[in-house]
Amino acid sequence: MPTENNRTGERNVAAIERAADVLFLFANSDNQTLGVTEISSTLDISKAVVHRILASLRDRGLVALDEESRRYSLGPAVLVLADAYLDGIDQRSIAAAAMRRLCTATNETVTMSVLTGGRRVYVDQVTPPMEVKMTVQVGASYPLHAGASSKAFLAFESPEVRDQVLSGDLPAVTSETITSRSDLERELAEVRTRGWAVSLGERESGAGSVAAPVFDQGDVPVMVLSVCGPVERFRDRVEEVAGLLLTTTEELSRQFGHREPSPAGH
Amino acid sequence: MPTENNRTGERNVAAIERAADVLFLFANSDNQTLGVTEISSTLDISKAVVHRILASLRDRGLVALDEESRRYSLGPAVLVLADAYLDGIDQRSIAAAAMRRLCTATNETVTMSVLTGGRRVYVDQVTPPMEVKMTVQVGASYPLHAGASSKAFLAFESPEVRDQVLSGDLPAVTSETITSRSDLERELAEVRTRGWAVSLGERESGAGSVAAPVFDQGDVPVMVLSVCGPVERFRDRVEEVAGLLLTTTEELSRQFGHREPSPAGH
DNA sequence: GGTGTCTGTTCCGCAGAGCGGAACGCTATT
DNA sequence: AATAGCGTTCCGCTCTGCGGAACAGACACC
Repeated sequence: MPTENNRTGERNVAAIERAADVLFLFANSDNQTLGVTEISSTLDISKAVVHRILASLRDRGLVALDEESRRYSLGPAVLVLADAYLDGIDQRSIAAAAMRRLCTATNETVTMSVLTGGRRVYVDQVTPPMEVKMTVQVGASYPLHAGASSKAFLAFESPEVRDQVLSGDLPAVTSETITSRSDLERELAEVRTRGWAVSLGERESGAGSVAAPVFDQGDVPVMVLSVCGPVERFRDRVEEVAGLLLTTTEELSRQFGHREPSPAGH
Repeated sequence: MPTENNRTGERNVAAIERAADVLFLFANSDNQTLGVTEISSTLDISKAVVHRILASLRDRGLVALDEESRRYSLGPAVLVLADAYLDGIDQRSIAAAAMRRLCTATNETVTMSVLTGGRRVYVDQVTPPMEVKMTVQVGASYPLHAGASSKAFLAFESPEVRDQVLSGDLPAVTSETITSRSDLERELAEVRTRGWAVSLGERESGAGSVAAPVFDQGDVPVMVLSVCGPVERFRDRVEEVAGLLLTTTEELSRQFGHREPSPAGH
């Protein structure tokens, strides 16, 4: 039996999934440009096929070819998709006003993250009018074990997802990252009982953050909001910020149809 | 002979191009979500195939399915690609310093655009620290006939590309948009001789902009920089801004290997 | 300037992936 | 009940596209 490459059990089109894998290889690899052979050996697809996939993607502008070096890179068309995606998430517009208010109340940057492919991606942010403030990269993705937003997701995810992350590697992103499985489990249990997560430099040195999820009808977190900024400004006001944050996320959860006012209640 | 759907004459994979077309349909359509039948009839692909394409794309996070409404939308994974793409364009880092300087000198927003699939896409911007300023949406795409940046591209594109745009529709984006072919041709000729383009509200009402291309070794424009802001602040200083802009783009063109100091010379 | 070793690209015949018409289950609407 | 729309699934035949191998350049080494 050949290796199954599709995650769902559906009747899929292998060529499309391979093409997607090629695209993500550009995103995950350290190099910005890739050659045919490199892709072929990494993904274990024959050179001929890789070449045809690239030709097709190139045809649609999703990858670009540098004629000189004969090396491939992502094409500008991916921006068009990203722009359309960002326009489309109604969570963004629903939460925008609440995020601005939270930003004004705390005087710190407020971010929104969603989950994709086992990682967390920033989809929006509101920054305060201050000289020294934190800015995140919308579109950047991070693993689920490091940082407040990631922990907020992980704590409220299904046990299966949680197990999968916990049983994998927990690489140290900074010197403060929690890298032991048991420590992280204890931390996540605590996040669940109090309803929010905190990180002081676990994902980015010098950055402090408090994060809490917004739920929909089920108990599935649809997104996580975080308040983040320079760690020195954060250390002494974690509780205060967490209170403001929870007020915001609970109100949003209600808007998304979540019933059960206190997620901390048994 | 069935309709040819690939633009290049290469040996491509039809399934991948169809999948890409589905993705772009999300970006181009007015609705944020699409149903199987809708996609099927718009792209003239059988429902069964559309369904399988969507299953595959969903598997990789490129589209998302709202279980309730059974409607599809773009997925968060497109953000990951866009983020990687933006990291990858070295034009951005090369031009970043020059753009900041131009922004400081003019006290207006400076943007960078590239060409993709017959449209223009913003890939970067630098904004001045002012209360009233212009902000563009990085990733947003526009047609090639409206606005200063678009005209700057079109004027220096190959005659074939220019002809293709000029012989198509020239829809009015605002009341100021040039919609007559002959008017636009005259305008483009002028842009070519003086080296820069100007628009007062052609693409966005109330927005003024001056734009000029940066060339590589050949005479192909690799990107277009624009200085843009509220039209009232622009009307009286077009020439002044154009001078500063040209100094910047000519310096950048030299960095990209362009020889021929005055593109206006015969 | 041969000779070797990398690239990326093209060729072509065989095999099985995936196309598509039709059937199926749903949910609304009448 | 009946109709009409949707998304999903089925299955047999067909033609796409897989992949080993050959090819064409670009370097590097001696």
